[in-house]
Amino acid sequence: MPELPEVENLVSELGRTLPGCVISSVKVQNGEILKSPRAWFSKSLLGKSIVRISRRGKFIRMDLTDGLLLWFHLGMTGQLLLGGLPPKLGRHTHLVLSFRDTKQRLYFRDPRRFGQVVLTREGEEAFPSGVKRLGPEPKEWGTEEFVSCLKKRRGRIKNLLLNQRLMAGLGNIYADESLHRAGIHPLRRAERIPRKRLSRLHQAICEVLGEAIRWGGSSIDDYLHLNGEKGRFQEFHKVYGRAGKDCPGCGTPIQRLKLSGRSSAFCPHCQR
DNA sequence: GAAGGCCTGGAA
DNA sequence: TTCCAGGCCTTC
Repeated sequence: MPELPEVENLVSELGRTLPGCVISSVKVQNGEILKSPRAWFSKSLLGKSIVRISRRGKFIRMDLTDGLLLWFHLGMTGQLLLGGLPPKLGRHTHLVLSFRDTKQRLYFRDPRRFGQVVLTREGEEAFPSGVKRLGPEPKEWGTEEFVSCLKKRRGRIKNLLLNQRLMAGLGNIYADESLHRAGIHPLRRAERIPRKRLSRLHQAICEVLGEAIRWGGSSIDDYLHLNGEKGRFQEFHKVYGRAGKDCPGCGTPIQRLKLSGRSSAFCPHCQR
């Protein structure tokens, strides 16, 4: 479940190592995660070098020479790892990129295969569906605009936070943590939440994401840094994955509910 | 606006 | 053996 902070960490790490590297071989193990024609994908990547790496929502974007863009979405269990050739690739390593002047290779693993890899040309419709329809990044939203937008929505606040078209980058972990920090119950209808509290919510989202980025993201089951190390922000989660344990704020047991097929953890005392 | 489906590994 | 986790999409 890599969300904005996890992707942000990977992007900085990739940006420190990959720019300038020339792709010398492309190995596609499992075509399912590849959303571009396989032959064209491999042929086009060969000999191109990586110019810069950036993030949009939960997407990783690599700008290559000749106006090519290589996109990664990690889905739930996707991993990007940089290293020498491991003893065995395993059935979940779907893509391996080798480079001309280094022994380091870039591996894309994804056991659950919700991830995607796409190659596009600059100016083209970026991702099959995703990128173009993404809402603003959390930090790009002005607090006032964010509040006014939510005041017009009737949906449950938790669902709205997960909606990437509204705001890009939040997933289940950081939506739950932000709602807890702002003291809002996940089932509250957005339009009925006081403006002051919605404004607090925007602040909470920015704070939580910032802290998570600084702690290297949350390693719940699969997320790893580019070098294979774990993030540490899971040690600071107050509600996510803590159902039945005490709320750090008030000692009330954290509860869990199901909302649109997604679980939500919250404190019934602090969040109303 | 809400629910079902895809997918696999690990827990119950 | 069944169920659950949740990224996003499609369908109701």
